[in-house]
Amino acid sequence: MTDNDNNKIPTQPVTIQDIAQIADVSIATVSRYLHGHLNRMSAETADRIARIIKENNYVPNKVAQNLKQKTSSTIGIMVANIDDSFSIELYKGAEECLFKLGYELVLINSKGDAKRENQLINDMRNRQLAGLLVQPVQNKLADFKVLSDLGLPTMLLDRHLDEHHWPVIESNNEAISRDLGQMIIDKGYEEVIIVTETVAATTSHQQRAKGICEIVEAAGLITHIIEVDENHFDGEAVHTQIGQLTNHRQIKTALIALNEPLLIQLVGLKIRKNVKYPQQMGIVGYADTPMINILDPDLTLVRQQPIEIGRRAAQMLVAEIRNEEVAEDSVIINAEIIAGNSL
Amino acid sequence: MTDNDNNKIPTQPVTIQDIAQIADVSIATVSRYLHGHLNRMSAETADRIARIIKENNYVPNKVAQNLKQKTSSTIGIMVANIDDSFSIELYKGAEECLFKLGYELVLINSKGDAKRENQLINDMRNRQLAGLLVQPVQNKLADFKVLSDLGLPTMLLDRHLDEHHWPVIESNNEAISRDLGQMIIDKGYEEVIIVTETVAATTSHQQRAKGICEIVEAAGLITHIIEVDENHFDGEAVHTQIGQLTNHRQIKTALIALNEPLLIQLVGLKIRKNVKYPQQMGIVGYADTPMINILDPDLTLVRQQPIEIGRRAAQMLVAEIRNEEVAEDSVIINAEIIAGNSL
DNA sequence: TTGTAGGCGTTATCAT
DNA sequence: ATGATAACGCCTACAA
Repeated sequence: MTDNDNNKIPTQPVTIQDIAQIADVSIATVSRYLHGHLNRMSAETADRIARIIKENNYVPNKVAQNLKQKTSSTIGIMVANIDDSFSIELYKGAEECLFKLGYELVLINSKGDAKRENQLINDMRNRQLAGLLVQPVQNKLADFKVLSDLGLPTMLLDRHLDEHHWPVIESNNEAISRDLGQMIIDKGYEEVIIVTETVAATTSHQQRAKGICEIVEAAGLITHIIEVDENHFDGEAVHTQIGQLTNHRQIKTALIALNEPLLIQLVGLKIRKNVKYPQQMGIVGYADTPMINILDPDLTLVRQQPIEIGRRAAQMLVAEIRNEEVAEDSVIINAEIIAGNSL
Repeated sequence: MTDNDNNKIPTQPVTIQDIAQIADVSIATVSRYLHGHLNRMSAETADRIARIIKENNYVPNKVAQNLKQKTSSTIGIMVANIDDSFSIELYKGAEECLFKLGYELVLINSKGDAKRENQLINDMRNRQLAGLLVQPVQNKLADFKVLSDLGLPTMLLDRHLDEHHWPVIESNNEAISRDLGQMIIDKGYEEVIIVTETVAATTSHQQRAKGICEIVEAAGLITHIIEVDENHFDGEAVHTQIGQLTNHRQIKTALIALNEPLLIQLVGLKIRKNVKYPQQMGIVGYADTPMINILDPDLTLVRQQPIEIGRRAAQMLVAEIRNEEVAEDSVIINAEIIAGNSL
């Protein structure tokens, strides 16, 4: 190769200045070229600039652009539990959409801890984000002062607050749970045991429990709720508790896990204790990893569309960031019941 | 409250200018304050600035800082498979370390696709990253021109390339696999079936297979390798294949999954086919989620330390970014064998 | 069609 | 102890 510039080791960044100089035009012209204002210059100029940009491998400095335009290309997504594949799927949906549009996605994990959630949001203050996607741990707007003070375009994922303030993209939790309740009734169950997290502050779980209980209790079934600490699941204790609730009477019982980590625990319990379903007991849960079906293809599941939730939220967020007219406010993405043989 | 400035709706960002003006000093002084050069100003000035910063809720604009300092506070982490919890753990380790130090972590998923990997790296060019953590899909430095051309501080995670170019933080794959091989020999197995991905371009898997085979074949055991497409796992086919390799002869066989997704598949198969271990067949795999043990607490596993790998890589990356003396080059993080009852 | 110049918010050098 | 001021790389009226 005749021109040996290409072989320079970590060649230090080329700027719009350099390009302008080499092309013998002003930076304004180069800038215009970069922004596609080709009608504001001669064809030759455009060609020359194009060539020189390519030759010099120039790419504009996004930090400078951001400073000038008072925006940033970074969007934050705060999930409640990075170990729950639901959260990862939210991320995947959002990322897929945002990366294409030139944004980077910064993933933050609140670990289901409200204090940490607020702390992290506060840390975001000087991070110059363009917007925020939040799967909130808290459910009271009043507690979210840090977030509202941020004044950033924000979308809520999967859960909502007591007051409307930001658009929410979530599943039809209550409705699908009523469907599930009806299904349980139709299959002749007489008793329902719901396994949920101790601190069921999340609206998604509240709505699920509500939907199921309303329908099922109206039909005269007995309902129990077992609250467990997801991070310190005690299989034996839960097994005992379930036994106490059911064994003594000969009643047809359905066991419901309100999220995937809990369902995995229950399935593990079932495998270990060698429980036969649906003969001994029906099992169903809210879960989204394909993995769970690998382990047990027979499982009846409530499947949401976390990827779609993430995607929609991302679209809406970008629309708001760009100040385009926001056609829709909150959005419901329907979940569905995947019928297996476990219920 | 008497001062009603605090009640303004999305108050637009306060700048160092504003602070200087209110405090009746120059921005230089404010800047000095911000950087802790308190000895370069009077105590009263410092106090006043401190108060005004607090009152006005000022926080410096990181984009401007980055532009000025020609750095950014964003670090990219490209993982091979976001659906493999190993990758998520890498992220967690890195994030935990980096967030504290004031960096944001952008998560990118190459999906095990070399072409996509190069594409994504190329997209990173104008993103002004401070550094990059990469769990590479490719294993040839020559194919990684995009990455080396980036000229960014980079650390490789979990896998290395044919030539040394960047520091690597990885497990002691070959050694731990030899240990595993020895364990299999000691337990009296006569045959080994290794289940691995079709395109085992990743050095981690190569080393695992190598370590096992070397030891085991030296001891006269028979070894088979079943290559599967992780994304299109055909349980029946694999089951048949295993059957063909074993059923006809009465031989004590150990089944080894070289990563977690594959192990989950095998465990699912085992559960469905109701295989008893270790009587009928031994099972062991490389896996890191606690989840797998929830489903089957008896599993013998090779457990790596992905969080530690991520953490170390992050530390080293930051050291390089800051041009501190890098004490160490590549690093090995030891894996260990968790003895269960499945082997 | 093209160029000039001011400014985005900070940092840091050089004065005073 | 403090203040001007020139960058950093880019965008964009406003001129020409």
